[in-house]
Amino acid sequence: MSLRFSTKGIYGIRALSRLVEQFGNGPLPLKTIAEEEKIPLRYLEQLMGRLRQSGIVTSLRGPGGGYRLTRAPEDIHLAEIVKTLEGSISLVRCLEDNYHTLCNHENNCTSRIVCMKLNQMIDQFLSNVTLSEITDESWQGKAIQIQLTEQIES
Amino acid sequence: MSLRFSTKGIYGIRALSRLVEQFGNGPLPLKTIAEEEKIPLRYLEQLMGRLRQSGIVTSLRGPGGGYRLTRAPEDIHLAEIVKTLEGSISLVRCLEDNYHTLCNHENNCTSRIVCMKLNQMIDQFLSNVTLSEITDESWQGKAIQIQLTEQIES
DNA sequence: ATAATTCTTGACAACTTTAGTCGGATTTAT
DNA sequence: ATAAATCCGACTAAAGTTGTCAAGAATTAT
Repeated sequence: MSLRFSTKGIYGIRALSRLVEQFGNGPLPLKTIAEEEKIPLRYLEQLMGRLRQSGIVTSLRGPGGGYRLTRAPEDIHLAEIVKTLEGSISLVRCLEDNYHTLCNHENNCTSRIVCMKLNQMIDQFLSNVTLSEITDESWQGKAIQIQLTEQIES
Repeated sequence: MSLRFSTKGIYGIRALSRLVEQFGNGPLPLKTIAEEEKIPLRYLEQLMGRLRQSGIVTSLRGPGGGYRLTRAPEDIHLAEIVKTLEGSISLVRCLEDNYHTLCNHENNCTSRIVCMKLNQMIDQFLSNVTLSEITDESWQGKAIQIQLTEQIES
């Protein structure tokens, strides 16, 4: 089975949600997050390191140190996080360069069409949703719907 | 990188699209599909075996034999195919029973919320789209859009 | 009948990815 | 100095993916 988030994405979103609660106050040490969210500390360190490198969080070393968000939660989109941690925003493999041989591009490959639509959809979702929203109960209660619309040629 | 189709899904959809073209005529041997679509024959046999077991295709042995769809292409939804080949329609892992420990369900886990929304979306797509549509050019040209709507309590 | 074609089943193995672990270095508040 | 914290990179066990392979059973054209 495939088409799933790895623990990187799952843990990353959980940890950052924790930083949302903390936003405006001092930095939060990973030890706290790891314990409360039951994430292995050493693993979490790796993930946060990458999130720091891509500018989503900053860190402060030493006692009283920890991590905090660099921006307000409503300015951080899930796409950034997933891209950083899962390594790619091209979520379905046959769209990636390395794997284009999986598809008969010439033959108007149906799998590729399906992948593109799924990708569009997932990308649209992750690019629009923010850390602020996913921690907001009224957003959480909303249902999602998809629509196929006529493509408008530009 | 995760969150992608495995070759099973990709090959399966490609192969079945080939059977759509053939629908109404005689059975199509796997050898032909394997050559045209550049899928390893022995691997394709496995996949088609599973699609036969779940009632999507039937087979005829001997010379002139091969596979054909059991139903019209407009009655075969992608969800069936993906479920059969990828093994699960619960596309994001933290929703599966075996992995619920990945989430703090008590804590209103944000990752889980995100997974549920994504799952809803993907499920909605795969459950509504048919083999007939994905091989139809006018459908292929359509754009997909997502919407968040107020949940209506029943 | 025979041969050719095709499906059927299950085992197995190479490869890749995932999900961490580990040792140790660096920085900083006290 | 010491303890608390981040930082860095190498490593590894387990799982999953992507096939291959062998042996054979069923069907049909001739």
